Amino acid sequence: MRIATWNVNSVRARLPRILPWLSEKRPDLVLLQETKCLPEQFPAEEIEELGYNLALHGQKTYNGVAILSKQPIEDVVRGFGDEEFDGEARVIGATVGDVLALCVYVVNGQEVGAPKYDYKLRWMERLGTFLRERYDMGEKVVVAGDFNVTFDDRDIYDPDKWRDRILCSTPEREALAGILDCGLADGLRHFTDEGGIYTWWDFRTRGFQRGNRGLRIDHFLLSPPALAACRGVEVDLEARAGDKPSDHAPVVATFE
DNA sequence: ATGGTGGGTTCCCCA
Repeated sequence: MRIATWNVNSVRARLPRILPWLSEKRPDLVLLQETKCLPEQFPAEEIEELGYNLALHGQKTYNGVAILSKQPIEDVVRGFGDEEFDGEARVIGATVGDVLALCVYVVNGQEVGAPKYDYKLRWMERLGTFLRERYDMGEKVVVAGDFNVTFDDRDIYDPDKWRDRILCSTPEREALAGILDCGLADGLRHFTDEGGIYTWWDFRTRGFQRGNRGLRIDHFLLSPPALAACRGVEVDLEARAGDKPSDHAPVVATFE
């Protein structure tokens, strides 16, 4: 089984890249972030024609998450069930086979010290609480998405430049570690200690084209049974190249 | 190069 996470930066704008990618790669389960549309605006028919079932959680203009699955999708959950946070469509979860999947789009935070930064830290704390309260880590739990945080300096092309900046600050990293505290592991780091593996490259600085100037902020967090079944986590760099890409590459985890 | 590009919306916000 292969599970992918991909921040597509608008599912409608990205459809010419998403459809061929689904046809070619045929992932079993796909977790999308930043769909940026209401459920009724989602290009459902085109994706269903490729053999996927859908579960959607969207809003106008911003955010939006979705689950695409070859297998039936059961027990769909949208949001934390906490009105303080659920005005934004950032979380959708479901059961697919024996996998409990949660698709997350963590708050970006704008810049360190901004009001949105404080909101980001509180949002991440709430995600940790949600996971502790609602998930049995003895099951195959896969929490994946755009976390908008690097784990450490191996995840940054230029750590000195990014030191203490948004996506890289110590409080954000501590908040991310707090999410893992319930028993999840960084899937990619189970397989490699190498740096230089990135999932996002800034459009504005043309970081992808100008020498792989990226950050790793899209992650697979795995419970012990999910980690035991995982055979690899890889970034699909081809999907970040070419015409009209998202600023994020898909990350694909393979399971036995 | 404290800018830039890209997506959605509306005369600007967000990333």
